[in-house]
Amino acid sequence: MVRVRFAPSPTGNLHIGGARTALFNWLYARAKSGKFILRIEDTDSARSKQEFVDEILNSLSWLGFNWDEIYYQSKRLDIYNEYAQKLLKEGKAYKEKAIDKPREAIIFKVPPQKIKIQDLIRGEIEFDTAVIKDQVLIKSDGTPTYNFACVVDDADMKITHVIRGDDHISNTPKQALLYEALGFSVPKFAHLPLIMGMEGGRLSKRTGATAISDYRKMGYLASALVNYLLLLSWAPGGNVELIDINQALKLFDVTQVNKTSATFDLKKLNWMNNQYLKNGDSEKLTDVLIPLLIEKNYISADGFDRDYLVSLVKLFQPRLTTLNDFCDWADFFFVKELKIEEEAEKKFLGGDLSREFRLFIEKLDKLEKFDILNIEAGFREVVKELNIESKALIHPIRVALTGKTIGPGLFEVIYYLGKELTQKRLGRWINGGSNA
RNA sequence: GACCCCGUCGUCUAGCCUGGUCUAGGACAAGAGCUUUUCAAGCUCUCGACACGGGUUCAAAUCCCGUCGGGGUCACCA
Repeated sequence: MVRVRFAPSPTGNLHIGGARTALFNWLYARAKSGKFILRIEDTDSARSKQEFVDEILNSLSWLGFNWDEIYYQSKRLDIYNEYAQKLLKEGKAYKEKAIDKPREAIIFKVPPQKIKIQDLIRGEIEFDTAVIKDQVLIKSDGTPTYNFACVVDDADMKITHVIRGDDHISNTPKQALLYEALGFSVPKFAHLPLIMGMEGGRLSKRTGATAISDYRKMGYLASALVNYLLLLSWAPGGNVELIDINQALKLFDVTQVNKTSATFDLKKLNWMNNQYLKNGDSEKLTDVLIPLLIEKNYISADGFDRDYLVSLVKLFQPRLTTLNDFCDWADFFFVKELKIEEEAEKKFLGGDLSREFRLFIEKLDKLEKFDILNIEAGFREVVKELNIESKALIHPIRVALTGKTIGPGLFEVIYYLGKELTQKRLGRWINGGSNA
């Protein structure tokens, strides 16, 4: 039975790198019908915070990585101490009192030897432990160090495969020694390449957002983010870019993960998010959007027309990079006081459009049916009567109705805005006309 | 600095293990065009890489060595 684990430390948010490690672990577990275990490494009581535990769990759930078991290291202190005592008794460890510490720490005697690690991704890696100094097992405050707790837990939790970041390669020989000293069998290792920032070096806040929750807030879809993360250091082959998690489950093989570190490229994530948004189920997207719209006071929680919202979502879907774009681009459907971009107004509403707008307003009243086709037909007639180019009127109308120079097709906009609102917004620009 | 890992277009990658089908394929980005009602989307095209040097071989992106470059780790943090 395959048992893998993701072991975050709640000293910060779940970030891009951690999410990718969690993804590969989760995929491996699910693909092999194994167990995905979560282990909260909260032995550093000064830096660990409950809010981070909550944030990590929320992000993991949002991404869809459900776990089978969860453990907290802070509740397992007795176990670590027990094993430390055993090593002490066997003469494999010793106690030492640091000058500035009140109590003694338990320290592991590192035996000098050559040690070989088998890595599923990198093959064999050899180390000489002569360059490794003795390792603290239990700190003088009674809590275990990372490497010790990690080994004890991985053995105790019967972890079969340790899939983790590249930055742990140099911890591996230390841990291997501990497995040996404790008489535990050694799990298989797979060290994932790190995700780098655009400027080289580790992905950091300076390069952009690192927290998964930030991407969620910015309006990225979990499915798109997972797809993007999946393609960092792994490829399904066959020039496939868009791959859903179920297909990935069938194709993913941890031994085929690349050895080279990957750079996080927001532009490609943006492209991918647009692909998911564009092809996504409009109803589902609407449901995700509804809370955002309520928050912005665009709709009220107790009364909104969901079908109407779905239609609006469909209108914008192909042009959204993030969900939040919808709130920004579609605002004119919801606000009472239309904000008109200064530049747009200057460019398209500078002249007197009274005659044109009045004609169009009257035409809308004469339409057999107020639908997209008839609106367009009516508009074409107005343009013909006026003997002007379509775009000479389309752009001013768009700006008057939406406040923007960009947006969905004008006739759809008019249709969904409704006749009354359309006429009202156009009427504002008629001299001597109703200014309602 | 020591130890370890890695090195294909600007970025993500296919190819490498099992040399020849690679004048190196795809995607993002960038540039151009088509479409047109703006912006997206879509379609077409362009630009663009085997880090370098030595081997091995009839033949090397692929195998070997070296150099250089990038990254990681060297805590009573995890």
